[in-house]
Amino acid sequence: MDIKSAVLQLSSIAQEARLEIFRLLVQVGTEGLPAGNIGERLQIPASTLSFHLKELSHAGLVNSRQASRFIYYSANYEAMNGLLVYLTENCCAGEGCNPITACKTE
Amino acid sequence: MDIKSAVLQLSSIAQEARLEIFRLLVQVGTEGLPAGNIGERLQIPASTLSFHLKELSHAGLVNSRQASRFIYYSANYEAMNGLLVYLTENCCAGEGCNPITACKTE
DNA sequence: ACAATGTTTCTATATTTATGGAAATATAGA
DNA sequence: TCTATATTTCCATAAATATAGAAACATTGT
Repeated sequence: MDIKSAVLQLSSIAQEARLEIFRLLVQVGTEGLPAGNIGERLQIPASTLSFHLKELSHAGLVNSRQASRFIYYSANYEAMNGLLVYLTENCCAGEGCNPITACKTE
Repeated sequence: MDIKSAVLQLSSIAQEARLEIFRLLVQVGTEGLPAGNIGERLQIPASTLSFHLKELSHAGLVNSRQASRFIYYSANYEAMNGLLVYLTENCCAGEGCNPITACKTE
């Protein structure tokens, strides 16, 4: 993980609408949700939602796949874990910190 | 943790200079470093550094304490852990994810 | 081919954020 | 009190980001 990617990923979730989207997808699991469904749940206009989903995808924290007429968006758990590890790397001057463990990515 | 605080904290580290500062402080431990020392290590002009340190403090990810002529800045490990927990909360639709554990805060 | 539905791109505008020099404000030692 | 050092505030400018309507594009069922 390099710092530019980390900043890109953090920027992508450092915004209220996008953090809501991301947390929703994290909670929903690997299946994900179609864009329209996300917009409906969070009350975000289609074009605004599309803009935010692009930010999240571009940063790599969210994946997308087409399924018939729908585009499913889902959390990228590996990327999320990578980011969390990066933030806590070599922490606390070697004073016996627990290394971070987060979501399974099987 | 509410979403506004989380966005504030994420915004505070979603910037290259500030992420460098934060990671440095995370690695350095609870003792922290004086502002000038941080600026020297990371080659950041004093006024710019001051602006960024204020952002980090204001978000609560960094603490400061005065010690004679110096102001020591240090990572707020509890806040950091709180943020990481918030991001991974209720993740993966209950499919047996490990709950996150990060830095000790004793 | 046509209509219905889902999603994105284009566009303009408003808002927020980052930068660093110069001046101001602490703190402490002589 | 005078001086040196540490840090912050003020300021103007430059750059990046968020918003959402309208139009365009894609996919599927009839």
